Amino acid sequence: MGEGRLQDEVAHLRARGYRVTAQRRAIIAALREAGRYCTAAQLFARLPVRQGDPISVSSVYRTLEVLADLGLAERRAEPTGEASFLYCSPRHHHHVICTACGAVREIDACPDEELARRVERATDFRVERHTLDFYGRCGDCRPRE
Amino acid sequence: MGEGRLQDEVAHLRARGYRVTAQRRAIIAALREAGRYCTAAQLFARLPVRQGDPISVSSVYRTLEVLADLGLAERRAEPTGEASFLYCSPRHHHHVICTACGAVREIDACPDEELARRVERATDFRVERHTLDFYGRCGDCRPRE
DNA sequence: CTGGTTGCAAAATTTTTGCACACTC
DNA sequence: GAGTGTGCAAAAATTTTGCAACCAG
Repeated sequence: MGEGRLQDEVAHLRARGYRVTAQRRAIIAALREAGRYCTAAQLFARLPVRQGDPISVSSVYRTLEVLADLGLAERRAEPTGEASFLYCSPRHHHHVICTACGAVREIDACPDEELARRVERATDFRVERHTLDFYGRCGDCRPRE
Repeated sequence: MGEGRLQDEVAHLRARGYRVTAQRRAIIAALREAGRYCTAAQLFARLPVRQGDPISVSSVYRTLEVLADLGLAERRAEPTGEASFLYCSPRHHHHVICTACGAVREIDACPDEELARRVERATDFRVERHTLDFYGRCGDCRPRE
């Protein structure tokens, strides 16, 4: 679904003054196609090793940085401490993550505004944003019933 | 509030067969007193340098590992990629994090069960658990109005 | 006593940088 | 062209480990 179409991502890069290079396209495509959190090393391994287009690990790190800045990638820590990234859309959204295979799906479901207000009342914080992740088993990983 | 009382934590350690050492006590106390996410280095710096009780960085890492296992510490990735830990209670809860000073407060507010069910219907995942964090300004960091 | 823990220092990993060259705009 | 982005390899950090000595239970 939509593989190879990087127009949106490319537009985001340009809009923020970043240049669109072959490496960035490849890295974005690989991260997007992965559909799950990837460490820099895993992502590097997923890159096409084609012809005369070597991509260095440095570029992976540098691009991941850019993507996180654009809101196109989300950073997280692996249990081992390594940083890993997930491709995602820049609009507000949440995730369901499969605890078995690691697949991630974006969802729109969002907690009620009232919840944030309750938190404000209880803590004297002024809530500005939030993150929410669901964990469970995807259809493929769940034994058929 | 409650400084120095590590009974609960100590009990958790014992219950799981871990031994209670002076280093672990010190590290738990420091992490708890910090009240915010700390990288291994930051936590190491916070440890009391008293008398003949040297604590090595290795122990900080090792203990952090144990605490995460017990559910007494939560791991996260710093924007720089370093792993950082937050002291927290092992029961289900969420956090409000001050975007200015980094202070963290635990909260009970939790999204409605209905939300999880909506996610299940929309994605074919079977939701088992979730995480939720609120970000905003705490009373101290917010300009008085 | 017994075996989990620790310190130390070395090793393994992960991430960042300096620089000359390449490529985008 | 002007200046950003890249590869490479070296450097900086971070995190993990081996092992003898220590200490909690």
